[in-house]
Amino acid sequence: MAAGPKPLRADAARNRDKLLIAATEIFAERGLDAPLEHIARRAGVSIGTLYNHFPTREALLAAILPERLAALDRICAAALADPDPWAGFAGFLEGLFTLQAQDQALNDALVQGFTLATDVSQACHAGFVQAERVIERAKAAGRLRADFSAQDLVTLVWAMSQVIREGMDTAPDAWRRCLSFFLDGLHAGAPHSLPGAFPAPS
Amino acid sequence: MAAGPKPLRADAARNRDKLLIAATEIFAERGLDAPLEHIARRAGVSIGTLYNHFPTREALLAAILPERLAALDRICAAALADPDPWAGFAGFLEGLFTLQAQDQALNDALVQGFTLATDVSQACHAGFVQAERVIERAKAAGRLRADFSAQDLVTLVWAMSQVIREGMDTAPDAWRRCLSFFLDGLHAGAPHSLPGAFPAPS
DNA sequence: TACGAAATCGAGGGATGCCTCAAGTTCGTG
DNA sequence: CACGAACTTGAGGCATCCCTCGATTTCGTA
Repeated sequence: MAAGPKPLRADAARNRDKLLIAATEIFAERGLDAPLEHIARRAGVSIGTLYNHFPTREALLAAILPERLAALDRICAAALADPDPWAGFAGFLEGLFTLQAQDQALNDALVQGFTLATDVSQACHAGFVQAERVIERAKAAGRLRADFSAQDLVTLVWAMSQVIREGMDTAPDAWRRCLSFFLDGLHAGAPHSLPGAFPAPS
Repeated sequence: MAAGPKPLRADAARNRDKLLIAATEIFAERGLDAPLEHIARRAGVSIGTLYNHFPTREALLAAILPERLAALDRICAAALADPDPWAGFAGFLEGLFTLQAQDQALNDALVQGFTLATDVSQACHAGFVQAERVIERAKAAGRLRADFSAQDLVTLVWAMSQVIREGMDTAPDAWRRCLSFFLDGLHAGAPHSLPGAFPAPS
């Protein structure tokens, strides 16, 4: 029988919430490698208490990231609702990277992605599955080059994550410029030969 | 009077060479943050000896990286020697990223670049100055979009450095595919509006 | 060969971050 | 209120990496 999670004592529930809030803030600022001590301190709680509630860093991430990653669903839905499949695709990328730029934790998570705990990995996977529909629609409309694959989206996320990270302080809009170049290269029409391209489906 | 560097004792010179070789290898494998203890161990020398010869990590890097960064000069020269300015530009990028893919130290150095010691920073700067000529030539020939700037090259290096790093184990050619998309977007002709673009020179 | 300068060694102190656990505190119920 | 269970605490052990310095070894020369 699915015995639900035991009810927490009032003070414990309060501390758990404070920890989640602090963790969300600090991970967003400093990325997934932020020291857990910082989080405990910001929550006004001892490091031992943090470990009581979340025995590993991954457990803490699993409690935070899936909800944040759900923003991808909304972005994908908006992209699919756009009557113009290309505009939807471009808007999806814009939204995705805006999200990454606002939250280092997401920026890291989308890169490390599948090396993280199951819950986080699943949330990432779900996002990419949704994204695939945006990609396919733009390809079917003949607006996105046919040789762009979902794996290429992963690569693009790798690339932009670094532009976002490095530019954060000195060039917070560098990634938009970079994305524009990319989008111009992703448009259908006159794509040049591509190393590692799939053989065209028969 | 420029009193040259004092002549080293024979064993000291030998150890210095072993350290430089070990450092070149380890930095290339693990990046600029590799523990100095690893380097001393691979050189068959104690950590104290490493610090005797190179009092800081930066001093060690300054003894290694400028020579490696000189490869950029050769790549730029080859690019400028290409009769086709666009092919030269594309070949330059290909050569640059091949270099980064072969050597994590270079990959890191070209990203961190100007935050490093003077010697390294200068070598990076020299490379980018050379690169600017390749860019200008391709623009003058009307083959590279006019709104591509040298700063955009820096951003591109940021982007590709991460693709190279993340793909190293599982997708060592991902960066080539990514570069192709980029190049298709950098071609002159039908470039779309660009956020943060310079006002067109009058 | 024997001496002094040059070079090497590596234990150890400092910093940071992870994680644990025995002692103390707080909560909620009887 | 009083008691036991739930919860919190933070010092401290572990690990990694940094860097230093006094004791020791090696070199080159006289």
